[in-house]
Formats: sequence, structure tokens, C-alpha cells
Amino acid sequence: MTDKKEHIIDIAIELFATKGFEGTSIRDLAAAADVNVAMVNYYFGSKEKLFEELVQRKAASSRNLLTEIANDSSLTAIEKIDKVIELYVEKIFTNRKFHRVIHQELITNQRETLTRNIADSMFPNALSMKTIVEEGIRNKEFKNVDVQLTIASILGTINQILLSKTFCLRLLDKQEDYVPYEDPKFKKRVNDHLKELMRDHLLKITNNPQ
Amino acid sequence: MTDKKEHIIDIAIELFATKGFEGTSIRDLAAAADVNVAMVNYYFGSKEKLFEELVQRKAASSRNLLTEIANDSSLTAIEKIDKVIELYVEKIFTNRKFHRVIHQELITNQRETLTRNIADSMFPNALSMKTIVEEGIRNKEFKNVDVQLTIASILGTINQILLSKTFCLRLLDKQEDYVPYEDPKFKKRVNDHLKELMRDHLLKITNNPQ
DNA sequence: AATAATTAATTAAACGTTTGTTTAATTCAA
DNA sequence: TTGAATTAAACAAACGTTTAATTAATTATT
Repeated sequence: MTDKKEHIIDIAIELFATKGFEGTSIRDLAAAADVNVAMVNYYFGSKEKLFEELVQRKAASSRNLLTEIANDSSLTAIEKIDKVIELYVEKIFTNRKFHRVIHQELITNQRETLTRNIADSMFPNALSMKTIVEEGIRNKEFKNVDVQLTIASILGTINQILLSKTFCLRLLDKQEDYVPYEDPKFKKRVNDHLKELMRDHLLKITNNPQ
Repeated sequence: MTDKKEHIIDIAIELFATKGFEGTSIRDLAAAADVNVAMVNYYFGSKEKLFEELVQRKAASSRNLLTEIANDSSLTAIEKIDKVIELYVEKIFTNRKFHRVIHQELITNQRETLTRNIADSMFPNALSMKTIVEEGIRNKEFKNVDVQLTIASILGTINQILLSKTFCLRLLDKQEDYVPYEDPKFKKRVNDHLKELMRDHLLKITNNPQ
């Protein structure tokens, strides 16, 4: 029954996301998933291999959605940016727990090969964005911006909001019980802000008085 | 000899930053600081209290530098933003290891009160930025942007660059041995990008052809 | 179709480490 | 001589992992 393996992975994402890799014990995990402690090692070999399988599985499932947008010749560069932002916000908001797990791993940078795997699996997304911005600059549709740091701004804005709920609530001036990531209005707000930020930054002439 | 206490804190920052809180054992720390294992508990009471003291000490040392800028009436709003960016980039680049430690803690969100302390100690900075942007909007110098998310973009851009060296190197297309955070050219580049991004986003009319 | 043989899944218990912390003795300084 | 600083050793608890036994499921044989 591979359902059980999937079930363990699901619970593992949940626990790793809230307690970190070191902070999550196999006993905790086994209890939460309602399986015997030995089952984790039986299925995955080790705690670390479980983590790797978890990362690879999730990363593979959402790859190359962005490249389609990048290669869609019916769209202008700024329209592509809009679509990329929408896709990215949507993806990260829905998979936010998993996203938190892999960013924890990326930041702590302990298990070296795993960190590299994560960086590699995330990089295609950044590359698609890079292609789009570079194309826009070549077409004279965009200003001659710092491409790499512009991408850092897109990703960084979302991560800043998403990675720490505690800080996000401070920033938004909301109570502890509010969960912004489940509020569609907030998702739209992030979308609108990012799109506007990028239009301001990328397009050659912005005459948005208001 | 309080020098020894300081020394332990210094080493602790180093180790926590590279191996995380859970990943750093008191024995590792004691060995690296060349003191007996018992000394950490003797001085700090516990591993967690050491961490708290570490955070409080660092946070207190750099507080309210931004409020001065916010209250400087001789500067326009966009000039204040420029100064804030400069100060923030400088501060985070030089204290990047410590910055990484507290962000790990913020993201993992395990020791609840500590996470709150960190969020609280970081928040005044965000608040200063908020004041500046809101004032600029009131003065009609700035567009009517989403203030909170604009701050998220400033902080997020820097964090995106700084928190994971592995991903940063991928983004910059550099070799593994390059350390961007020690390259003054790169620091200037981040400054320039952020300032331009914010001018584009905040100022009412941007006629920056090229 | 029923039974035997074989493989897979599951379990409780134990393994050896490592963890943070404490103790009790000793050294050092005031 | 008193109190702080420092040490080596030990503590219990938690860790990831393994073992060996048992149950369930699958396959092969009659």
C-alpha cells in the first residue's frame, strides 16, 4: 500500500514546516501519521532520505509551468510578467507549508547535497523570469534594469510575506488569529502590489498620477 | 571575566548561523569557544537563554537608527527612503550571520516567546519605513501605494539575496567560491537596484527612458 | 480451489549515540 | 578564607536506527 507512504510524506511536510527538520523527531512523525516508528526507516531508509524524497516529489510536480508562459509568443513581456506573478503567488500560497520547509533547509544550509538539490529545483523558475525580463529589455519594452536583482525582488517580496507569519501579522497590523494566507483578498492584494511594482519598475514610461 | 561570556556569544552566533539552533550542540559550541561544556549553562542557564541573550543584545545595539532618518525634517521622503535603504543594506550585509540566525528562528517559529521577541525587535525598523512612506503619500510626493507590501518588497529583496548563499549564487550565475556579501561592488549594486525600484514605485512620474 | 511457500508489512523492544543539564570536586582570585 | 570560576564525570531523556518476531498478503504448487 503506497497510500501509507504518501500519508507519511503529507504528515512530514506538515511537521517539518512547523517544527523544522531537526525539530521534528521520527517518533513525533510516526505518532502524527499513526504508524510504527520503524515504518519511516522501512519505507525511506532514513530521516534524511525521507526529506529528499519529499523535496524531489514536490519539486517535480510543479516544474516547467513557467516556461510555457515564457515561450508564449502571443503575450507581451509585461503580460508575461503579470502571468508569472499570478502563477507564482498562487503556487506559493497553496503550497506554503512545503515552501516553508524547503526554504528552512535552504537557509540553514546543513545537508549540503540536499541544499544544492533544492536550489537546483527552484532555479528553473527564476530562469524563466530571467528570460522574460531579458526579452522585454531586448524588445525595448522594458527599461534596462538589473535583471537578477529584479527577480530577487519578486521572489523576495512573496517570501518576506510568507515565510514568517509572526512578522507578517506585525507588518499587516493584524491579530494573532488572522491567517492572511487563507484570505483571498490578501492574495489579490499581493498580486496587485507585485504587478504594480513591476510595471513601475520595468515599463519605460509610467504616468500613473492618482 | 565577562570577556569569556562575550566570546561564547560570538562563537554562538557563528555556529547558530551556520548550523541552526537545533543543529548546534552545546558540546560543539564549548569546543569551538574552547571552554568547558558546563560553562555555557553556568553563564547563561540554558541553551535557550543563551539564544535569547544573544538576540536581545544584538537587537538592542542597532535600534532606532532608522527613526532618526524618519524624523529628519531636512530630507524629502524619497531622500529618506534612499538613506533607509543604504542603512539597511549596510547593516544586514555586515551582520549577515546574525541576521541569518534570527531569521531561521523567525521562520521555524518553534520557541514561541523567542519568535515574538525577534519579531518585536525587528518591527521598529519596519515601522520607521512605514512612517516615511505614509508621509510621502500625504505630501503628494509619493503615489498612493500599498505601504505595507512596499516595505515587504524592500525587506524581502535584501533577505532573498542574503538568506541563502546557495540560491544567490545560482541567481547571480557565479561560482561556489564567490562570496557576494563581501564584494563592495555587489553591495552597491543592491543599493542601486533597491533605490531605483523604490523611485519607480513611489515617485509620481518616472521619465527614465533608456 | 485449497494448501503450502514466499514475500511484504508491521510491530514492540532494544541498540548505541547524542543531547542539554547537573553534580561535586577542584582551582583560582579577592 | 570566602566566593567565584572551572573542571571531569555522570545524569536522564531523546534521538535515529536496527533487530527479531509476528502478522498480512501474494505467489506457487498440488
